[in-house]
Amino acid sequence: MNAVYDPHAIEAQAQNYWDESESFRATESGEGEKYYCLAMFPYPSGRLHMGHVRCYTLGDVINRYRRLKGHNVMQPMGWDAFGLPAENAAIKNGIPPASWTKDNIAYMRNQMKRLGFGIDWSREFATCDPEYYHWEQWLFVKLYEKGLVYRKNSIVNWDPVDQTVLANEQVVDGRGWRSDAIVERREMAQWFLKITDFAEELLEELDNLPGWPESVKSMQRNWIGQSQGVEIDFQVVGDETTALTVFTTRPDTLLGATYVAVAPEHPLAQAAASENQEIATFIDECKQATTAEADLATMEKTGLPTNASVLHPLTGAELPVWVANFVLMEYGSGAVMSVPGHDQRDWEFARKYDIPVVQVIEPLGDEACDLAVAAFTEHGRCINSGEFDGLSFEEAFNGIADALAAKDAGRRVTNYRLRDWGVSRQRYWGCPIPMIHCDEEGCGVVPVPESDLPVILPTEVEFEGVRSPLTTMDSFLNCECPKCGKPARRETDTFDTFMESSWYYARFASHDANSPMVDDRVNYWAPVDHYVGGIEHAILHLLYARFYFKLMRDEGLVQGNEPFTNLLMLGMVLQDGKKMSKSAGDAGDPQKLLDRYGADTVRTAMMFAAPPDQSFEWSEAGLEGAMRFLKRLWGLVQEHTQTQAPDLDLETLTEPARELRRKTHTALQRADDDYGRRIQFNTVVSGVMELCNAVSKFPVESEQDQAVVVEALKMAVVLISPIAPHIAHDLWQTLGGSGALVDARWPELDESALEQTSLTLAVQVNGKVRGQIEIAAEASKEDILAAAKAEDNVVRHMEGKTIRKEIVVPNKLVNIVVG
RNA sequence: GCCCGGGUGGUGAAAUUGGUAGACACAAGGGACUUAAAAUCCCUCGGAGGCAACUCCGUGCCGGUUCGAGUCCGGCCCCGGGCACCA
Repeated sequence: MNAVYDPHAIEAQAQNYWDESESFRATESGEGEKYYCLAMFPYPSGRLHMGHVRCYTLGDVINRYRRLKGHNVMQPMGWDAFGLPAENAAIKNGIPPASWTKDNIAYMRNQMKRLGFGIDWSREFATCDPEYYHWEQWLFVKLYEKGLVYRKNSIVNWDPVDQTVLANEQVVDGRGWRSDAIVERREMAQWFLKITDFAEELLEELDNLPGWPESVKSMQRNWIGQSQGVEIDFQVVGDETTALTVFTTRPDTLLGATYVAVAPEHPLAQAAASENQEIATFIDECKQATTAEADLATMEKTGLPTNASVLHPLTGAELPVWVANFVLMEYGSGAVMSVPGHDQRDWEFARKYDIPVVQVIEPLGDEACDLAVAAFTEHGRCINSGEFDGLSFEEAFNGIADALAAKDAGRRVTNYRLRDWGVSRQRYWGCPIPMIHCDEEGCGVVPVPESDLPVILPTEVEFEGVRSPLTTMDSFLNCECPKCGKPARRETDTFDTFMESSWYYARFASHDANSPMVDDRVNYWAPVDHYVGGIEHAILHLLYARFYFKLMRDEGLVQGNEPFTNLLMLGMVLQDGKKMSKSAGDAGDPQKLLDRYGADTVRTAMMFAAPPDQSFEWSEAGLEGAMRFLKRLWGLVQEHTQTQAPDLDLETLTEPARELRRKTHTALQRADDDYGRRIQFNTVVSGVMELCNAVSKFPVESEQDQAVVVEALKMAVVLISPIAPHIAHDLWQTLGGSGALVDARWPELDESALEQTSLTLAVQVNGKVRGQIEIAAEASKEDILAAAKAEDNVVRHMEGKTIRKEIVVPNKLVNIVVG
């Protein structure tokens, strides 16, 4: 027995025990229902930060709790190893991305081990391993053959000085972050995955995910953005063969359309530019803009009229065609109809350029409607719309849709905001896109044959400037066309790193599979039962991962429809108001905290700081308190295990001993609910603290008192063990627990210990607390009210008034309404 | 701009289904022990008034529903996340 709590010795011992016993090696033949617990794998940026500590501790707490509950748990770990920072480090320090990444992984793996996470390290991999990305390339070729992959032009941020494509993050105030040159929009051929083919399924399946937070489902629904509307053709004047097609959710306002606007890249705009210098200049200016939607949404809306015009499909009126900076070629057809009377953006544009504003909808009730002040955007009743006058929104929607259909000038469509997934990146440190470009006629773009996969990314590279070394590396570039055998060139673009993070959860289940991608073990482990990660991934990563799972399903690789059953979205850990992954340097490095306090204290402080879904500013203030608590628990256990306690004899317990047992089992009940249902661990810590406080205050006067205290301490140790597993491992042995705690089972609740003979109720008069009464637990409503009305302060507040109402809330309070 | 969150003492927070606001901690102040310090233990700790009993006010702001609102509804303010090439 040790009088002093020595976290470093205890933690090393516990970790050795787990290693040697292979406690966390997960097998498909393990006992109990499988439980796949996964925290989002990290980008190996260098060192862990406190955001990582929080995320992986939370995952580990769930893992260890489920294990206590008898599940066959798997908790793997790997590395999201491709990405921009490795290239930046290479450009800055001349270190090749592969070795930089490898060193970071080694360092971070050690930190994770030091934190005592119950990870099955035998399943570890990094996404930059060819054995991993091999199968990503394989699936991409399969999808290409199925027609789910295509190539089209798309706009990127182009740095004219560095001659390179920039990520949105690398564009600061419209300039390249390195060159400071004004960034241009440039079109480039890119590979796309047809995620829009799955828009409907991705939307509908959200209803089958009760284990996901509503907020995340809502964000995904809005992102997918299903809308019912009508596609309308506007015949171009002077060109019988061409029509501008626009989509609208408000066909009821069609008679109020006063102009049509097209994107700067639209052929009509381009044609106008060739005849008009002013338009050409305007279009050039539009090119100097970011591709980020947030900027597009807030920038000033500008435009110019062209000479072109179109015919209104119902009235035949000529409407002018404008070029406008807010219309995007990427969305739909690159053209919109504008109804300034009933759309606020169109209204502002029309007012600015003196375009007529026509009212065609009037309010149904008394909503404000003054088109001189603002557009009227609510649904209403049609006016100034000829045969459609007087119709409601639904009637007009249908009437106008039918009228257009009859003229073959429109059709009802379901539209999605979701766009296809552009997966090409003009970067070196990523998975090579397995495609070959051949100049021979009839060849063109040819996928790399399955037998030639993987296309391995060369890791011995030198960066000259900022461009991808692949673009100038002959040994990589030159190849044979798989179709005609003549010299051809490899694709030098690599995949978006979201490609790797979209299926790693499945690979963990069969990390060494040589059959395509995954083998049958995946169907034991998948879906992930609990997926833990930052709220910043609520849309893109989770949507792509869901999409990928469906692609794999359709390929016959996995069963089921969704990859993640339960989702825990973490708030962010902030440092000086910024999120950890964005703050510079080692500000958030937990290493010195681990050295000073040990893993259990760091874990406990982190769990105690805030509930999982809440963002908070990290502060070291809580560490001393967490350390103090663990020391106290340590001391209490040492103090009460000096002599052997007898078995509990419930019949002979004193009233205070029964009270302590009640607290012990209340703590169990609440911890079970917090761990299992509420996923709120800060209150588990405070619950165990309360139990320890109760033990401290409890005077041991008999052997049975000691037995009750030992039961309480054993409870405290088991309940805190998912959070502080090392000290719990040690104290469990001191307390005479059987076997290792890591293999123990969750304690059984003794319902009889929870029973109370008397209750304290609050008494309110007119909703304000005026006193308390102590009353037998089985007292009737009449008894309770009588006691309440006898309470001194209550009597005073009721004096001279008439009782209007009496409310008794069982086990809580009484409210007497007087007047 | 749009979508999704959040706002409670000096600080982190608790209050689970509309039922006693501030549990549990941190910091601070006071005390015990000590030659001293550390550690540990005890007490106080939302604001105002009062010797006290107790009273009034108080969960970002304004309004509403209710016997009762931190919790529900309407309107605002501020902060955070995401917006498709950061991961």
